Amino acid sequence: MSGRRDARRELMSAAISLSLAHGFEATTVDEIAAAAGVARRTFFRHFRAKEDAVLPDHDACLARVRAFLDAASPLDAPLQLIGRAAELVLDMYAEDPETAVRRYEVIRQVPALREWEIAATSRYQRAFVTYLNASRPAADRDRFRLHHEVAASAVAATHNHVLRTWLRAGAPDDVRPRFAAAIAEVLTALTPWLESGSPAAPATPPDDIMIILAPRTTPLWKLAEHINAAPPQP
Amino acid sequence: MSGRRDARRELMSAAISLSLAHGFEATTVDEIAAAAGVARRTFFRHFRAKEDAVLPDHDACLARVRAFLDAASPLDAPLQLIGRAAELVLDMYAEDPETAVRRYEVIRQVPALREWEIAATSRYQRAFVTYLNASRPAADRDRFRLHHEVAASAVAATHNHVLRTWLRAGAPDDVRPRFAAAIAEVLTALTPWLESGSPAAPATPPDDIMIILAPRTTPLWKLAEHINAAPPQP
DNA sequence: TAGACTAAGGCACTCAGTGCCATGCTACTA
DNA sequence: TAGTAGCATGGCACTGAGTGCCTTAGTCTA
Repeated sequence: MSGRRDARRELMSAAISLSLAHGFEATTVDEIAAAAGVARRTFFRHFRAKEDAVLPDHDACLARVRAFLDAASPLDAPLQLIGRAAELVLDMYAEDPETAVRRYEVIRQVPALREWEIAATSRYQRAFVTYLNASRPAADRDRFRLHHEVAASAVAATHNHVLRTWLRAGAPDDVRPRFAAAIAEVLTALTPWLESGSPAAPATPPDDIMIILAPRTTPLWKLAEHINAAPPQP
Repeated sequence: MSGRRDARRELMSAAISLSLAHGFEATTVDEIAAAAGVARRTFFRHFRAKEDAVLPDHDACLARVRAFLDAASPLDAPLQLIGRAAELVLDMYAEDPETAVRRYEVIRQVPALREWEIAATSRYQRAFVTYLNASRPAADRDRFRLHHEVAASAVAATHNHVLRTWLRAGAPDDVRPRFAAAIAEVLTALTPWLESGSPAAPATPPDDIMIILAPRTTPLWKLAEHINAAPPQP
């Protein structure tokens, strides 16, 4: 059992190495299997598709995320929990930064792999939405569906952005603090809207002459917005 | 040219009908081609993959979205423009609600198609982010990357939610008002944060102040001209 | 030692997707 | 009218992913 038990790891490693060397598309499953010292048929016992051998194990991670959310206390703020759940995904990468960077290198070059990973990411997002909906009393649920979609997508976007930035830099440090800072900011910005309704309406300026005082770097569209927001002249 | 010019439409229609009748996976390209009265080889001249025959033409739509954003005036608020761009995508579905509903029925049942569409959607999101980044002065860009990722994902999530809700209901009315209401709410909630700058707010862009004194009726483009003509700061 | 379970190998098959060449139709031109 | 360039299509053969089925070998247990 010692020699062959890690067929899965061998296959993953071979898939990444061969893809880095010759490109993912140009690498056949036969070659990967041969490099790992197993039969082609065995490859498909461990992976549903060629792509799965290069990408991290999102199936297992998604199961962890779901279990975490299922076990969560109703006393914790749902948004915070979603953030923690996203951290679980991040942990998967952080556990083996070297492999993560190698994977990223392959994925970056192959559209098919990028799309595969996007699809995987979207499954986490669905889990977030499901949890947020469930955390809301049934009577409120419909009024908050859009909020939950946006919140889940914001958390996912934050996760992806932090992760990619970190991987692109070669995974030089601990991602966790990076993510903690980013997610804190996003959640802070999102929470008021998620928990209630709308923000303020802008006040209204003067008459026939307009004075704009603004920093030099103010973008044009912002000036335009202010000007357009002024009431029409008589 | 009259008999065969619409091979593409015939193929799309056949692909959807056959997929609805027997399932997408169980339908082979040979069957679709035969039903459309063309050769199998012709199918792959019109579609890159079997999935493309069932899904709407995201390639063309993405091109429209990019063109729209490229042609956008810098006087419009970027967030509003992203919202308008998302509306272009929605229009593609709204143009032919019946087909959209039939497609949705197929997609809903086939995970592979769902993922294919998610990947397509993500390309719009990338275009949004690219535009938001470009709309920002280079010096600010890095401070706003996360904001832009979140904003783009929020717009995409809003679009997807409105679209899916509408399709699930059988496309009973005009989607546009539904989307307009949803996107207005989301953008209103997002705008203050998006403009607030990054973590650790620099709190220091002053120094270089611009004062514009102009009649109320001054056209925006003229203001823009003056602003752009101002000498760069040191 | 027998029997059960599990991981793996081997093989044949379907089907998506591609490359190559031939064919037929249209339009423009000498 | 013939020639020809261009383009959409057809036909064919080939690669490679993914699956079903049966066999083999190693391991665990009674």
